[in-house]
Amino acid sequence: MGENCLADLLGRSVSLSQTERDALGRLVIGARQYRRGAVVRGERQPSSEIYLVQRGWLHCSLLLEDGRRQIIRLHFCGDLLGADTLALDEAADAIVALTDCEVALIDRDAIGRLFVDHPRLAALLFALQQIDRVMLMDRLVSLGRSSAQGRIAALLLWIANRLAQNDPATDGRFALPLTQEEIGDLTGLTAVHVNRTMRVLAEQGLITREAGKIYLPDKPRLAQIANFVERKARFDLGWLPPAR
Amino acid sequence: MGENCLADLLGRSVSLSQTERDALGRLVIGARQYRRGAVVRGERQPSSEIYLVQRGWLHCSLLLEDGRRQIIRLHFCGDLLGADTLALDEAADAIVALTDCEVALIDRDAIGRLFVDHPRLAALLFALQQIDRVMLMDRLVSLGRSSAQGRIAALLLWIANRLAQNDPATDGRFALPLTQEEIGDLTGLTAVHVNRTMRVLAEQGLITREAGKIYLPDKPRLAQIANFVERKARFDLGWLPPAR
DNA sequence: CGCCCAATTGAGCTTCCTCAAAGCTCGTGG
DNA sequence: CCACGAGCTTTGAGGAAGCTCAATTGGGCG
Repeated sequence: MGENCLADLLGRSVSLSQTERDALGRLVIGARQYRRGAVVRGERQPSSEIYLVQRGWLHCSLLLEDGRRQIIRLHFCGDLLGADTLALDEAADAIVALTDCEVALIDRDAIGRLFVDHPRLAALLFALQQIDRVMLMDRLVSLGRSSAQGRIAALLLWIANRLAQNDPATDGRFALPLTQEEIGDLTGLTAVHVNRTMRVLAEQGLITREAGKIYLPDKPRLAQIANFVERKARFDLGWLPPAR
Repeated sequence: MGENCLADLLGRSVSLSQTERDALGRLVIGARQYRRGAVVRGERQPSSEIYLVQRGWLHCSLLLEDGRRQIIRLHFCGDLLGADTLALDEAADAIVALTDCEVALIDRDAIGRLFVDHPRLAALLFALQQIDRVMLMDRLVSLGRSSAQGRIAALLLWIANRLAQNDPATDGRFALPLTQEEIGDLTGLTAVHVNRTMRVLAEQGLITREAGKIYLPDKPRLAQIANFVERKARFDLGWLPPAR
């Protein structure tokens, strides 16, 4: 992510005019650094900003009364998050730093002005939200209909794809800065069962764990276990209004 | 839903100018009727329209290779659905009629024009998408962290709330036009286990089933089992641009 | 009346959870 | 440099929740 991170993000989908790039640059009103474990925005907390990940991993999650937790999703570099407070007066989920990270801040009122000044960019944001929604749907299916092996396989495949997308140069091995507890909170399992399940996956040659790095030697078979649907990012944005 | 159904929907959140109401009326390019079981839009099918439910119940769902199914969510009167094809060239999920129903059709290109002509309405649509996303998140938590009893309790509470919202005059009893198979597909359970679980809920006095109607006599206790978080629709729309 | 689909019930089994106890790793302070 | 924690991982044993397969019942409709 360069200087104008939001323009870099939207520029992946459509080519932007200089006017548009400048407008996106003005949306960002600052940046913050967080340490692993820091709470960027708490559940039920009001907030007038949304966030764009610049570096590191974060998650958003909900706590249950009994202290258990469900992690809704992971966020990597380039993800826009926290938009629920555009509609609600309190955040629905907590946003937490999984690794040391940096997020850019985007002012809510500036988003409103973007809708007036740059309808095409607003429409593009709308479209990106749809992609995000589809990902949530896929996760819902995973939790509802897959076994422990399937859920973990889906999670690892999804992470591997996202990392490869952000950095196509990697060899497929990636560090996984998640505890088994956190993997359990992502997949709706207990940490103990995550441990056993990952051992089984490793014994079957579906994943390898060396030097703290994960590798997926047989993605097709993993994808089958995971009921994984690769969503090609084949955008269909013909309906977007013209640029300004 | 009256003549200008989209205006009725958005008018719940903000007060609309006549110009805006007219613009929303022009978005709707027709309506269609479906019989129970009819497929409004198939999975992986391209589509250039989105839908607004006028009457009846629908669901959107994904099929797995082995024939199992996960129903992502239910849609009632006033719900806007199918917006994933604003970003993708193929629908992610199928939209199926659960009862005889009627849906209004909204043209995709018209949505694009709305972003240019009525930025406030576009922003409002964006905000409503966030509400929708939060509901998906709550469902994700339910599937990930609740027992069978909890998942079914959450589903019933959510349905009861939605129906009461659409028609505040009811006495709390409602017809549930879902088979136990469908409830299973919603909650990630088998039909057999749905049956047993609902019997237990009935034995505990948490639900009653008479004359085909469901009633929830003890919502607080049900909500506790369900880990149910009532999301007050307390909108915070101060960031919206001015009306036109 | 017969048929079809949904609901119900039983029996046995698999998956995942709970509780508990070791091991491992890495940073910190003596 | 080493001992000590703290947090994470790993393993075991037993139990609970939910699944599968199969059979039966019930209700609506031609």
